[in-house]
Amino acid sequence: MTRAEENYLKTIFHLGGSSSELVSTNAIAEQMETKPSSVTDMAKKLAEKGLVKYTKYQGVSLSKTGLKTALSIVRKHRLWEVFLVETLDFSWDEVHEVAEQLEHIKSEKLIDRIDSLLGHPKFDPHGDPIPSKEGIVSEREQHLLSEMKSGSIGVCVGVKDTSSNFLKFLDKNKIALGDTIEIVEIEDFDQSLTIKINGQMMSISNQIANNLYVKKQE
Amino acid sequence: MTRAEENYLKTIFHLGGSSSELVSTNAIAEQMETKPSSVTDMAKKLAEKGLVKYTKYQGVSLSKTGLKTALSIVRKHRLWEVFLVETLDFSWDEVHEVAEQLEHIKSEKLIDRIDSLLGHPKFDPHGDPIPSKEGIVSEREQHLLSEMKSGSIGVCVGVKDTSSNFLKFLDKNKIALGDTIEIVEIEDFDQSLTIKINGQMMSISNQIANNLYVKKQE
DNA sequence: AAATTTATTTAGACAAAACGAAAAATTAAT
DNA sequence: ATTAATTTTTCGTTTTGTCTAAATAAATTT
Repeated sequence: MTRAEENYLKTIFHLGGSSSELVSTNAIAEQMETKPSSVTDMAKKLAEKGLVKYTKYQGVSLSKTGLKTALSIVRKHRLWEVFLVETLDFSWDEVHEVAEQLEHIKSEKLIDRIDSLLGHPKFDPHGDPIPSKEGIVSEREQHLLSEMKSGSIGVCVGVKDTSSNFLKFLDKNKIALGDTIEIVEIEDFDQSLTIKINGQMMSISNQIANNLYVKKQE
Repeated sequence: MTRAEENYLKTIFHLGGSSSELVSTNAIAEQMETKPSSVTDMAKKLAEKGLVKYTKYQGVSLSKTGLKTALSIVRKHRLWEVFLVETLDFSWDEVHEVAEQLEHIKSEKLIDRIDSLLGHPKFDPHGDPIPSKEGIVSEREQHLLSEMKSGSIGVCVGVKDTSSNFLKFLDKNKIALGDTIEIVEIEDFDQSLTIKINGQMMSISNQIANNLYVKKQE
């Protein structure tokens, strides 16, 4: 399994080709910042190897083995992210790029040991679930902050937008994983929210709230 | 800098092309388990990039920048080896293969953090010195056990032969880094040694002693 | 339903890295 | 000093992954 193949499988997974859903070559190309023609080439190759189902002009979806492989890469990526944050004190916005490389290291033992060093974490620093060794992904019982009602309370467990910009914004405003957030008021006019976090009141735009995952607290 | 280029530079370094010494294409090919013709190709490419000095039919040696690059790879390799042994409980003979992959991860910050997590170690699990960030390699003040006199005492600090076989032998006989070894007697007949280690007497062949580095104790 | 736009594939080409066979240079042997 | 043996290079080819330009299919508009 080459690095390129692994990256394609991972991207197809992220674009929803987990099972029946078809992912278009264009979508893959855009996500990977490559050309559609290159994607077509790789789609054929992966189909040849039985890792994806590919129908001309329709799109691709992962096969059973393809899904298994994709999950193992996602597992590695997310475990490495936890490692970087927990053990090496990286910040949210720095981990992705490095994990992108580390996820391709080939050693069962290595990732198993990292997993136990970290105490078998279930979620990565962005709140995304870490697939188990057997390929089981725990569901996130979480909601976007923007979908919650006024007066409700939640704990920050992840982000939807993982861009460096957004993560830096959160850092700057001292919003971190595990923080408790109470929605004090929702402005009718622009859906901006007044929230109470770390004992402090602040106002955030709906756009921000729409990218923050919280776990409902009762 | 591609993975292949990095591997060539590392190999040239290990074969002694640190400065003036010339390394033959054949030697490189043998070490890397590839063909001499491939080495010639790469030698040209590296020379083109100013990383080695290459004279046809003579051999290659590292340039100043080539040496710097090689040292940074060796540094990463050896730091990762320490990490695997110290933090993840790998054994001597398992680390090389994985470190071979990890050494190519591109992130200054990552290797710096690993370095401080480990407390800036000076030697890897095989006793080989870890080059500093600035490319300075500490000398090993160590001797082969086979070169020491009867009655002398030393601390085991490394191995010459790093083959899996040898390292497994050491494990099995409970000889580990940091153990104190006293030479009780050297047999005239076959130069085999009787040593005292961990309070226990044992006999080892000269071949074994010739692959064990110790640091003289007084 | 025909025309146009958009998406996708085909085909040919390229760069990186490697290999084998044959040529050229170097070294060793007689 | 030739010849023989060895080492090293050259050259043509392969594989992997990518690209561009052109062709084809699908989706949208009119």
